[in-house]
Amino acid sequence: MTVNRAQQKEKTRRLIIDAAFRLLSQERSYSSLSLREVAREAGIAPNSFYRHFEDMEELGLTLVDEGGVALRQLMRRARQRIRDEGSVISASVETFMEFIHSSPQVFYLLLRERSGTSMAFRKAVSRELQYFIVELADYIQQTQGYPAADAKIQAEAMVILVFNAGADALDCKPAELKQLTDKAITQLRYIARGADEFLKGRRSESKKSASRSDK
Amino acid sequence: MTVNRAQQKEKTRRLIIDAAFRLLSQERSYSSLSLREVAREAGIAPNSFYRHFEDMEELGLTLVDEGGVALRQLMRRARQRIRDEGSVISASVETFMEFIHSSPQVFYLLLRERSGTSMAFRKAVSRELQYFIVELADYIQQTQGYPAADAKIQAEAMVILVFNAGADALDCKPAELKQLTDKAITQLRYIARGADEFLKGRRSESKKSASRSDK
DNA sequence: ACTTTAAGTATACAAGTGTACGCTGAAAAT
DNA sequence: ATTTTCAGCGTACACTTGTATACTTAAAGT
Repeated sequence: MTVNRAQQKEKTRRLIIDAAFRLLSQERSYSSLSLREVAREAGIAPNSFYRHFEDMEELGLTLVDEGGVALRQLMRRARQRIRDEGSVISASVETFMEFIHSSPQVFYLLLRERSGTSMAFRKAVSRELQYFIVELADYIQQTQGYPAADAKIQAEAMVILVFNAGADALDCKPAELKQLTDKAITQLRYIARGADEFLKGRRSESKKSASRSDK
Repeated sequence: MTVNRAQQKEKTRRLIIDAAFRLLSQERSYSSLSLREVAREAGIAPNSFYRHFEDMEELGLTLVDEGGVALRQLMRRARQRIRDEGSVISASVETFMEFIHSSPQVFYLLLRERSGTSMAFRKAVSRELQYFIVELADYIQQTQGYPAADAKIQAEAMVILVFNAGADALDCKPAELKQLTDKAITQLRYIARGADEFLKGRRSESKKSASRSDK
């Protein structure tokens, strides 16, 4: 049986991508990986790498894109959970914590490259996080009726805090995980409540609006 | 004139430390520096490095400690400014933004090693940030009268947001800096207000307490 | 005055890196 | 049936890295 050439190429490309993800860990950042190391892990010759990516940066940006896909799947799961539980905040935080433990490599990548040395990487990660922020901002805007700008500022703060709680979660013992989750939930509730107090004056004439931000 | 041997050694040690800081930039993280590179920048032979530090990790931890000193000086400046301006939040955020632009290298180090691959580094940075958090938590506790645990959760959220705003500030054009600062201030005000709303119920019997968290 | 100590150096080596060059073999195009 | 294309490989080269060993030399200790 003759395999399609393009199919074979795609297969090798996957080998490289998977190898790179496999090499990421708490002790190993993407920027510390060498081309030869990735090739070795993928089971190909160093030079074969160039048939698929210009250089390590191009591979890295591809990984960030793939990470973004995983993040958006996460969002879908979180949305489902919000419908089930009713509380946006705790559902989101808990879903995110589960994600970090099920796909730590993706999180390592995003966490570190977000503040890394490559502008291209920082922008790529930032773009992926914007999906989260915009989606959350929309939700806030719809349920709370805040102006778009204010909703986004609030959403951004929330995403940053959840992200940071995730980073802490990687270092902590499983026993402390719940405590950490609760802390993040509390912090997000402060924000939700504070924003509500600040903004309810501005929409006092509008009479619809449910005034509480999280049950 | 004969110079004291210990003095000379200390001088060379400083050369190394300063060289390492000088090499840090938006494009260069500490973990990407090589021993030889630092030695070259310091103007000494590679092997001389070992007369002062066991390895690059030890030097790095020293840099974090020095960064901590800079941070605590910053806190002092912020405290002064709070007295002058009256608003804790805007004074703190603005002081921090100025710090980032006057000592970017220190900030690069703390920002990246905070989520880096070395547990020792992460702990060291975390310890330095705790000074900030504890100090801010004390202030909140004293002025607002919240329980210590709640004050700390609030302080932590605030420090994380300011830190992240700082990271964004490094990438943005000077024109957008004010906008970014204002955003962070707004986020911190949400937290302060939200925490106040959540906690004022609990201290309803106490009659002293000024209820507003920021002027 | 002599010896000891130790900061700084020069040389050297093994290991790892990115990548240029040329080849192979099989799939695709003609 | 013949030619072209191209994914993957082997070899090679110039570099950089950490660090071991052995040295110099001037300060400190005796």
